[in-house]
Amino acid sequence: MEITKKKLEKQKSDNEKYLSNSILRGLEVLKMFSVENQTLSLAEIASNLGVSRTTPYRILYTLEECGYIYQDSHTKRYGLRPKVLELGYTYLNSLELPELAAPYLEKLRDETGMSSHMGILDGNDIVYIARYPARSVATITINVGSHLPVHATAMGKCLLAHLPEENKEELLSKLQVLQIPDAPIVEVKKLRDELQSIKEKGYVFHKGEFETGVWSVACPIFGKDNKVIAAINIAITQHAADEELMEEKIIPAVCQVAREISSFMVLTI
Amino acid sequence: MEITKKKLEKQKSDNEKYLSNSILRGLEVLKMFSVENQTLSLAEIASNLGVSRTTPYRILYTLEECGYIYQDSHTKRYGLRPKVLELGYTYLNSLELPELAAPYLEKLRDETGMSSHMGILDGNDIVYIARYPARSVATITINVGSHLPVHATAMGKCLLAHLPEENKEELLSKLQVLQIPDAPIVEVKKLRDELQSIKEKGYVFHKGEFETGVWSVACPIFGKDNKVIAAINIAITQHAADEELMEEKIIPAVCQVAREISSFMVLTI
DNA sequence: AAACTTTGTTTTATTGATAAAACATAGAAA
DNA sequence: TTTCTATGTTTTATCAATAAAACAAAGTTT
Repeated sequence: MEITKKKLEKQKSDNEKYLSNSILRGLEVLKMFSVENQTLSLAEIASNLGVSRTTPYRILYTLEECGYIYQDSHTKRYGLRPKVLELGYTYLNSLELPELAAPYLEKLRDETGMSSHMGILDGNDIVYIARYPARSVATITINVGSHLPVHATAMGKCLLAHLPEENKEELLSKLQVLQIPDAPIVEVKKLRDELQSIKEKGYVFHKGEFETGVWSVACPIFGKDNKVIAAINIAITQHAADEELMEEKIIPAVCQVAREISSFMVLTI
Repeated sequence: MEITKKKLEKQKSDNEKYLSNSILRGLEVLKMFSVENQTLSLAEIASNLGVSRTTPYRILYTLEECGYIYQDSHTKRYGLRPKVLELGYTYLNSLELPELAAPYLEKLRDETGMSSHMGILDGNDIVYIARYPARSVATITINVGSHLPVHATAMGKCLLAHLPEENKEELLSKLQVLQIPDAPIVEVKKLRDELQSIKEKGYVFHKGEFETGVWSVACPIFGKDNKVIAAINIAITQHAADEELMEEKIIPAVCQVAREISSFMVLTI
């Protein structure tokens, strides 16, 4: 019996010995709020966490005390407060990339009339770190901070294609294992071939294959010692897109801006 | 003796009975990283928290497991990962204001050649929720998500001036009590007079009084039922500023754009 | 109106987080 | 080299966080 108990402890120790439930749940509560669920009740939060109502009661008290959330005194429901921005922006502020690239991305947006973005690699995902939406009404609404699987986006493939071989293969093997729901199925062999041709061409042009209804052109950004550090893209809704214009004007424009940013990066980062 | 213990418990219960140390410290760790301290060691974090190294050891393990931070396998130091952006952006995405105001703020920036911003009230602070930096090199670098005391900024005073009387007085009395370090001293009587004149004029023009070296013009944004919901401003470094230009062109331009945004807000929010 | 649910809140027993100490290792100082 | 100090890691005793239960209040259903 004692052996059984020890075994269980040993099993747990490998992975989650040091995992703190309080912190896990605190962060989960913050992430629980969304555009669809701007406010939540204690019972909803408890049910989402799969715990008794006592736990979030205490968590919510703490988060409210810190200023991250508020409680409506009448409805008793909770919602996020602007202070949550501080948590992420300390990171964003520490990045030099978006600041440096801002004028280029804006220029690109204004020249093409399409939304321009910059993204970096984070694990298996592309994270958007800068965004300049098209001035038109019907615009692509992907936000800074958004994560998308690397193989489902033009920027992602672009980055992947220019990664050093060992990192590329490591990521490809991880993608094969994961198979994220809602993301396109990863046919690693096919993808590897595609990446080779992307590397040769120097850009990616998606005509709505993955993000349905969205056309996108992406180019890599290189830092010093020619290592890929980010990618930029422009995106436009399909019905507003024009293949000839894309081929003749847009793709060269994106490539040109990417080169400009890269040469600037070499100087600074 | 028992009574003493009970008394202590009772005292604690009023304020911090439900405060969770784990969550407090977890969030504090995330906020500890900054532009100056992009990486931190376990010992540094423990010392900053004022606790033994065991506590952050566990916290850091949890945060790393969740993908919010990484640990350099060689130096053992920790740093933020892009996932921290998710925490704040769920809030930012739920706001309609910055999206709706974006084209107006950009227009204002391009017309004036100065940085344009939008801010909302959060407690005693102004939070920046949108930002369009001037295209020039020497630009004002205040970031989205930044908090500044309401009485130290043009936007803050602007918002304060147009608040309903009861809310205004509540905030003024709170400001008097707090007296934030590094912020200008609050002379409530003087401030109240100033707010009255601001409300009459409809805008605020700071010539470097508070943020030294920065000139700023702010205007309020009204939502439906004419309640002030935000403020916008433009800012420029003192040496690039021209008083005549400000008075004749810039101030009218900011007021004009503010009216445009307000009339748009009435329709939507 | 009465009975039934649901929700927020408080209390107590148990489980998990923390501090203190001990240990291992690496780099700095002697 | 040897000693010393600082840092990361593991162990154990104590204290705090959680689940379960019980309660009050408000809203629903009957």
